[in-house]
Amino acid sequence: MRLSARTDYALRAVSELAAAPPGPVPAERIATAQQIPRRFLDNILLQLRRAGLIHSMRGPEGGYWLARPAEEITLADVIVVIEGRPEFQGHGGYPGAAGPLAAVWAALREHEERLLAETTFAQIVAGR
Amino acid sequence: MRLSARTDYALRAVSELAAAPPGPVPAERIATAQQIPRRFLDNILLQLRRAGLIHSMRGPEGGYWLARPAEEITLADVIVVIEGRPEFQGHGGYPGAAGPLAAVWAALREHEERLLAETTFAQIVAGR
DNA sequence: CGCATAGCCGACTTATTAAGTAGGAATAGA
DNA sequence: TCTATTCCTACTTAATAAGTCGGCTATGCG
Repeated sequence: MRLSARTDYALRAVSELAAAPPGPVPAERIATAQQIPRRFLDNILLQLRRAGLIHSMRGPEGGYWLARPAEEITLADVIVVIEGRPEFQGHGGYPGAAGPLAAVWAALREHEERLLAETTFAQIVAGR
Repeated sequence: MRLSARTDYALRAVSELAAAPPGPVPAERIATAQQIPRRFLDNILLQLRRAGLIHSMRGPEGGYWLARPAEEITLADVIVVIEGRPEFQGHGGYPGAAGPLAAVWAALREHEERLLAETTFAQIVAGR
């Protein structure tokens, strides 16, 4: 479960939005709360918005908020947006003696995907 | 579960050794069987030997073999040698709302480590 | 209107790591 | 001595990650 800084930041930013009271949260506030470089965060929020996970509004009192209730957004949703769909080849076709290794990777991946797809930000905010 | 080519090759090479009849297996044979660039494989086998996982002998009829029976070598053993001990900080100290994320990573890592530490090359060779 | 506060956006830079290569020395057996 | 093989350090090259930069655009308020 390698996690890039970008993905990590994205998950933390969404957590912050999930925990905030209704209404726009400015990027600056998220950056401060989660210790994320401001410019970099802009970049990430943009990506989340384009994917439809969050909404935004400009101007004073502007900011970001979740597009859906926190109960309906999973960790997997965010990860997929940032890292793209996991490649399903990669470990395809191990020759000879190594063949069965593929089954191990498949088992690991399945468990990982299930946990990430079952955990919502409502749970995260609630302390899980 | 990100897997570098180096680690992947190492696991496949050890699988090949585990499947071979007793006696030295030349790197060339492993490279051919597992489609691994020869020079790169040399490099990896050297690392495995220095870690004590495999033994070697030079000259004609030389090659590599497992230092212990395949029942006693796990996937985790090889991975640790190649990638080093997983860093246990990294996800330390999530501020504010993101705090509970740490528990998710911990759960994932634990499951992953357990599976890798329980699977031996004897099982791999046997088809698991 | 005009100003302040925010988001929007593409391009750029820099550091690190991954993946593989090169060249040759040492050793074992025939 | 010849040949097959391991041993070892260092190098190169490409990709990715992480973050920066500069400036534009929209919104609300007085």
